[in-house]
Amino acid sequence: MTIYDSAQKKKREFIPQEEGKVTLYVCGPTVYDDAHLGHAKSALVFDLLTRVLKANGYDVTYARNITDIDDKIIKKASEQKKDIKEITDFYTEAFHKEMQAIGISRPNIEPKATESLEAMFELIQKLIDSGHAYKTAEGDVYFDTASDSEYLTLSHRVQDEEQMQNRVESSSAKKNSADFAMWKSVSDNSLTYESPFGAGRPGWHVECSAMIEKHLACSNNKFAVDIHGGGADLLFPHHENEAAQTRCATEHALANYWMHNGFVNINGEKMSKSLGNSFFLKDALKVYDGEVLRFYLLSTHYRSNFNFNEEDMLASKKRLDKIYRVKKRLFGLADANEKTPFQEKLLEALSDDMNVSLALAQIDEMISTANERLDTPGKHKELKRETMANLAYIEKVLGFGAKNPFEYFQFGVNEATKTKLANLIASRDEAKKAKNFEISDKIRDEILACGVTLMDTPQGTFWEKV
RNA sequence: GGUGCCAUCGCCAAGUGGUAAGGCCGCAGCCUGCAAAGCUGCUAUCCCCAGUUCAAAUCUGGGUGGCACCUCCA
Repeated sequence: MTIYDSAQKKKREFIPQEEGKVTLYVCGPTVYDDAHLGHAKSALVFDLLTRVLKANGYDVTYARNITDIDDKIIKKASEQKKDIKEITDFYTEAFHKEMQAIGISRPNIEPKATESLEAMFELIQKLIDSGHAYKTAEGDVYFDTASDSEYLTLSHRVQDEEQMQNRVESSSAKKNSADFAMWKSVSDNSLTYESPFGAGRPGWHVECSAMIEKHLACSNNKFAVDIHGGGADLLFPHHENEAAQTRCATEHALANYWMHNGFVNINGEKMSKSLGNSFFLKDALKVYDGEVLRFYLLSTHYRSNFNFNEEDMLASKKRLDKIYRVKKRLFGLADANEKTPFQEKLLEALSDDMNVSLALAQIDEMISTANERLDTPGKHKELKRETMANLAYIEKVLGFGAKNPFEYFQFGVNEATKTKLANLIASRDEAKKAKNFEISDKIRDEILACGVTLMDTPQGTFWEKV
């Protein structure tokens, strides 16, 4: 397997520290608002990664944190006059529900900041003791970036002297403008946590380092985790700071491989909280099938930027449709589980830094070949079994095609309409039998006007929502 | 301003030295009562210029045009 390592800026052969075992940590959401397409993309990328790792025989331990201590949460809680926990519980649950809707399974570990405070204290204390952090008169604890000779080696940044000067003046408590808070003292009466450094709240970066130590790190290893992932924007400063904290506080570096997924733009514009143009997952799920969203968001290489637009989404739907139509064709056959050359090729593509595009091209080819052969007379017992096995494999590794194919094509159609359709189709069948094609075609046109296509097959007439 | 990424058919998108995958759209055909679905066939020399090489979309240099990070953000 190869993985593009953003720290070394090249593709590297993936070799875990412990044979057959992989530890993966991904930065998760801050639960103060609904998840948008960007959260979905990131979660999707690392969901795929765990699937590919598992398909390669690795035992994967995957942790994704939930940040439930944050100024924005506190702000929202006070705005809505609600309890902090009420807010964080609500958005955590929504996050889980929406992720599930796009076929993402839960990580093995989902640590919360509120449950990891002790680990943070420990890490901060170690850094203070070793001279890598200092406490200010106001009671804040800062990481001393100057004490870390490897600082900025992850993001390959250069310290900007002028900018540094400017900031030092504006924030005199810091020794160095690049220094970042690990513990912020809070004097007002908003939410605070008691700590050995006084009452306050933890800095954002310390959370991940602490959780990784607590849940994943093994002190004998050179790296705390094999792979650390997150959105491209997290490389700096978030991951740079995490890496600095961990290497200075412990005997190991934070991660052997760093993975960063590209951004989701909406119609060419960056989606951001400040621009207020976020496309929320919950809204997308009202209009599109979760699996179509999954397919679409995954159809572009994870490191590229992704430009969301409806037209491309439709093209993705049509591609997914093809998988489901084969499934429909083979509906009712027994599940099969056998190794095929197709599966090897598929896994090979995905194992090359998750080359999804190549994998999808192989799927299209497999489907096309299967359809072609199924169109010829014969029982095709072996072909059918093999195709069933391939479909099951696609479902396992990519998470496409998990639904009942008939239900898939009925997305968004309510029961009343389904009954109506059944009646219309029945009367059309009668007209067809009587060779009264004028009437039967008229009924079909009416149905089509409602966005439903009919398909006459030897097994009867089926319908699909367009 | 600093740092970095990208530029392949109308659209989406692989390929990173050996002579351009795949999908959508379009056109033609097979199938069909007609359709839909499925199948078959057709459609690019890779932003521009220069260089390296027997050979470049792929490497180097220079342009042009996008984008990201440097501030909370997946």
